[in-house]
Amino acid sequence: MNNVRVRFAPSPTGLFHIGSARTALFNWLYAKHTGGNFILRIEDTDDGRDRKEFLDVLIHGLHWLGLNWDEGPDVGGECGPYFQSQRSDIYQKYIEVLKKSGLSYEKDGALYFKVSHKPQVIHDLIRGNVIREEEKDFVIVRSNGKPVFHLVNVVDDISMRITHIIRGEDHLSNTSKHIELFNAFGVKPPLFAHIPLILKSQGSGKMSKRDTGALIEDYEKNHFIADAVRNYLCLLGWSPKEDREILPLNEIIGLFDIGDVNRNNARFDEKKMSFFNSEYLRALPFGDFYDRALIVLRNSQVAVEKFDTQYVRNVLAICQEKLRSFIELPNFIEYFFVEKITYDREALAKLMAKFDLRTRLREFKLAFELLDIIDETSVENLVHELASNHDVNTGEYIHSVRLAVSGRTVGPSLFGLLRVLGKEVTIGRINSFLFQN
RNA sequence: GCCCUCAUCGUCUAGCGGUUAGGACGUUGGAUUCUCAUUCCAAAAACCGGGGUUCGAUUCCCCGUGGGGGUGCCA
Repeated sequence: MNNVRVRFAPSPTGLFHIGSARTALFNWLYAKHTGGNFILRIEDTDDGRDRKEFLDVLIHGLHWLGLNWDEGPDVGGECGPYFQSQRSDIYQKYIEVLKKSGLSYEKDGALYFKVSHKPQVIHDLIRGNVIREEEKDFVIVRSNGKPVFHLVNVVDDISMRITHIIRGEDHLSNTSKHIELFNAFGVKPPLFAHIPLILKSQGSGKMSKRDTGALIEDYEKNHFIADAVRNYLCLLGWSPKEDREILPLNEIIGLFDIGDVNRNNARFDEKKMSFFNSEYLRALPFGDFYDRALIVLRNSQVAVEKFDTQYVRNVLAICQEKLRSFIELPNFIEYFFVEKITYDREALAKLMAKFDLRTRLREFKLAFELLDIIDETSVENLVHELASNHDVNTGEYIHSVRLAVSGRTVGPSLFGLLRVLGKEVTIGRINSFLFQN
């Protein structure tokens, strides 16, 4: 059986961005789908721009997205080393072959490759056969002795026995050069798959690191759920069909085939990305939600550590279904963790104009104080009873109490909210609201 | 300029000669709910243009137009 070997070959010259991430993802998916190997190779041949910091960000980003590699940095493998900066002896051998074959020549201290001036056929799994002819000879070793991208890329794909080259469409024009090199080494080129580019959501051109949503690290910083980001990325240029979009990774692996990838570029959509994130967030088992929420809160101004664990859990439990993203969490639950809350003045004015807010609060407080058990049912019953006794809408009590105890008009269900806050705090906050307003 | 490539609602896409052109995000309206969010219902919204081929083209071919990429001793 022909074992699939694919590689992701980034150069650490900049932060890890969404286009690269998707290329890595498609390589990874194809490897998983076929039971092949996914190889990470670092193309650090540009010492002017390569930075260790970028490498760290890249490795971290891949791990965050769950794209583990079978061979590469940290894990090793039989085709190592996996840093091009450590493979010069290998390149040297191949360069000698080219020199002996007479397909190269020196000019201005650099080594050039003689192109054949024949049309090269690129067998592309996504685009079919693409024919392109190289017109000019090109440099393969710089005058400073360093081999260039075209050469090392091909040499490594040969020596690492890569079977499928899945990369961005921006490389399509390079590919005829690469095929010439494969031919020069007497090696049958691998199959290619040039995937479409991700375009920026506004304006023209492909996504660049300056565009919002472009950097993988920003998703992590903003507490996006990696599964959601990955799921969304799968859908940029590929579709599972059957009108489905949100689906578990193992299903995607089963369905994904590189030949099904679209040919046209896709525009990035921040809103849809956020939608995916909120769907995943809501679907999180509470234990996971709690763990993640705690990390977010510890990095925020909310002093959760001063509160009882069970209290924190209770707060989070009633908020999960209401939350759309973790970045909103601190602000969303802040009033559970402060001594003195602040009131939304605008909302206050609005409610006061609508009905007699103070009276409703006093009525509520009187009845609430007599309640033995504070839970969803008891509070709900209480509110309904009050509303019917005083012949007003339940909303008048609900809105008033919510504002008095949380300072705002939005939040989790009031009944759960009061249960979590407890009798004492609820009454305290109503009192202080009445005193202040 | 030259070379390569792509083209379905605003966006992501399904479609692979005959469909009321489907879904999703977003937008708008409505229902439910204690607010918000959810959920549900509904609406507006697309086959770039022109030639062919064909009984019949969104679908196949050609041209044009538009988009994207490449055109480095960057990768």
